[in-house]
Amino acid sequence: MKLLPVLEPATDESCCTPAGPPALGPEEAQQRALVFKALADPNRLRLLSIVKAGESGEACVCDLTEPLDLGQPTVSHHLKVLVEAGLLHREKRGTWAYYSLVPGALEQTAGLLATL
Amino acid sequence: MKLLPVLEPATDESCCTPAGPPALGPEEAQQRALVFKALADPNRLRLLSIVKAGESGEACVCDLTEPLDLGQPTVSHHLKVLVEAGLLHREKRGTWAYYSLVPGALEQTAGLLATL
DNA sequence: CCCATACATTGATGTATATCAATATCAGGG
DNA sequence: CCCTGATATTGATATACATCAATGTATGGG
Repeated sequence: MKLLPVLEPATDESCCTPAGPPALGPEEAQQRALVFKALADPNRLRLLSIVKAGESGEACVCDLTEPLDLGQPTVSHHLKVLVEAGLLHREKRGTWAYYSLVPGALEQTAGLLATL
Repeated sequence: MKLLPVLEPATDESCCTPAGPPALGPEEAQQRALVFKALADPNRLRLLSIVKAGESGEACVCDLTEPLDLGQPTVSHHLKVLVEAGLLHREKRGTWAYYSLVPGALEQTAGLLATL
């Protein structure tokens, strides 16, 4: 650790940094990491992509299991992760569960990177 | 799987989708997931934040180990992950290793979300 | 009511990853 | 040349996670 002379106690939140938080706190970081964890899997990225690319903007599990070459439970698991991350919305109609992008969620996530 | 009548063989890359890839391929997805994997850890997010918030735009390992309350090898490990993800740049000057944000890397990563 | 279908949950398993302790490398100073 | 300080690497360990097989749940049709 390079030691530099400290002129003031600098109790943080001192007089000269009005609004912008100096750096990410542990809790904030933990929160944000959750979204990126959800994005940190190739198959989940593909799920988001397929849902987004779909004509109707939604897709059911049965339409997602084949293009990913994964078992149905695995796809259900990934979709749950994406829903819990706030990226996908789930709506059950009849026997089917339709997943769609949460409006603005991807843009908001992109914004997290700008405000690091 | 809901079956719908297929009117054309649709060999993909057919005549009517000029440029935009319909959905993310496995290799592309794998590549992109690497960056998000690097971001999927609270301590790595904090590292990026601290480096970005610094006056000089760079920081050495010795200045990063204390705010994160992590051992030096662990911090070195996280920094390596961020460098390999293309988010941080490493420059060794004398005994110290200075890490700085790769210009435009965060913006480019944000762009990945827009083009899913 | 029973059956088939779509989806979710559980349990098990292999792999990845976060962390630390110990050690290695490497540059600068005496 | 050795010694010190800064960083990197290695080995070990515990936890997290991706995946599947098996099972559970629920919905609609006969």
